[in-house]
Amino acid sequence: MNDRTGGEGLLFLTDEQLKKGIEAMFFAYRGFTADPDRILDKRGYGRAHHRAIHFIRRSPGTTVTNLLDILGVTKQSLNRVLRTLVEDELVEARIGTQDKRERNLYLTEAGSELEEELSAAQRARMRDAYRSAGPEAVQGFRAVLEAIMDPEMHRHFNALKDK
Amino acid sequence: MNDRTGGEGLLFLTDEQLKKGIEAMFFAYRGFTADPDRILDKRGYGRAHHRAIHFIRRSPGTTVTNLLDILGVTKQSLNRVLRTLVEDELVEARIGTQDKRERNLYLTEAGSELEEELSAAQRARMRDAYRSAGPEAVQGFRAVLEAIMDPEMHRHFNALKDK
DNA sequence: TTGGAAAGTCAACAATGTTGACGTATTATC
DNA sequence: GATAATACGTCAACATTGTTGACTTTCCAA
Repeated sequence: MNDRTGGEGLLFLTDEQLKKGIEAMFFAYRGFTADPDRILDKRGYGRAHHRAIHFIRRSPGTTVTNLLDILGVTKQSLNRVLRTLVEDELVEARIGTQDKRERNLYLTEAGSELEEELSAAQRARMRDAYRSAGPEAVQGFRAVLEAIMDPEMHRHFNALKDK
Repeated sequence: MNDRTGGEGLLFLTDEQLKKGIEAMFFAYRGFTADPDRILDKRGYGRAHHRAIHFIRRSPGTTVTNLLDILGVTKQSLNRVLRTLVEDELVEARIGTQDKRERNLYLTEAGSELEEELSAAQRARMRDAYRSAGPEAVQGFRAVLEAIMDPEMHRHFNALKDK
């Protein structure tokens, strides 16, 4: 403890402190997914469905290839999830107007409702965490997370609208 | 953008900002696990093995029950992983001295070597991220992560030594 | 017209999670 | 000292989500 800053205002980072950061990521990610997991479970869906729904909502009209890129899974894996969402009429896959090979993905009304339910739960936890940590902490949190990302993922992250 | 603080120094948190935080967690977690995943893959192990190894190293002599509690999986799931680690002689399970029903878990020499390799990779990424985000950010990062955790997980987190 | 890109599919398999049912030591309790 | 509870291990079956590999259809672009 007593991790004071070093000479030029640099934090002196011991391996123990770094490990605590690693463990914080582990435990926090569990909390981060806990609420959506419960909601999804009731409907017979999993995290993979959540991720697809989230990013379709975030970028309506996005293509399958783009989604594959963001999610970093194979098309076979994504397709399995996407198929059930389309069958259940939570997602609509419209043939591209410009390029007819593409499918533009949209949430249906029912899909939007589920997305909102999932998002609301996750946002509530983030909001509470932000509030209890304070405004300064929020900026630090974001800065470190962005620095942890792989460059290509950071590119995707920045491409998401930020309004 | 331009997320200025509100009335009493509270950040004005729009849903969009909260969503960016959520997405930051998602993309960052991918980066966070990327390096260990590559190392594990070469040995035919997965993330589950990493987690077991990590927490055994962190609390040498810990019991199976305690590990189950921390990892939040069933004993059948953990046992599958633990069995291979014991067979491969990365982990040693000694019969408890006080209570002979318990197994005290330790890393062997070979186990410690793998743990060090995994940890070094993950620490390097954290260190780089901390450095590029700056010392202020590190505290905020930790504060928000801790606030995201479920209380029980936070208890486990605090119980890990912090020297 | 031909090559490649976008999407979908089938099949097989791997990692990791689950539930449920038992068995065996060992400790704690009445 | 008998009995209940705990800690651990195991077998089996199954679900989710990831993988590789092969193949098809449709469509755009050179």
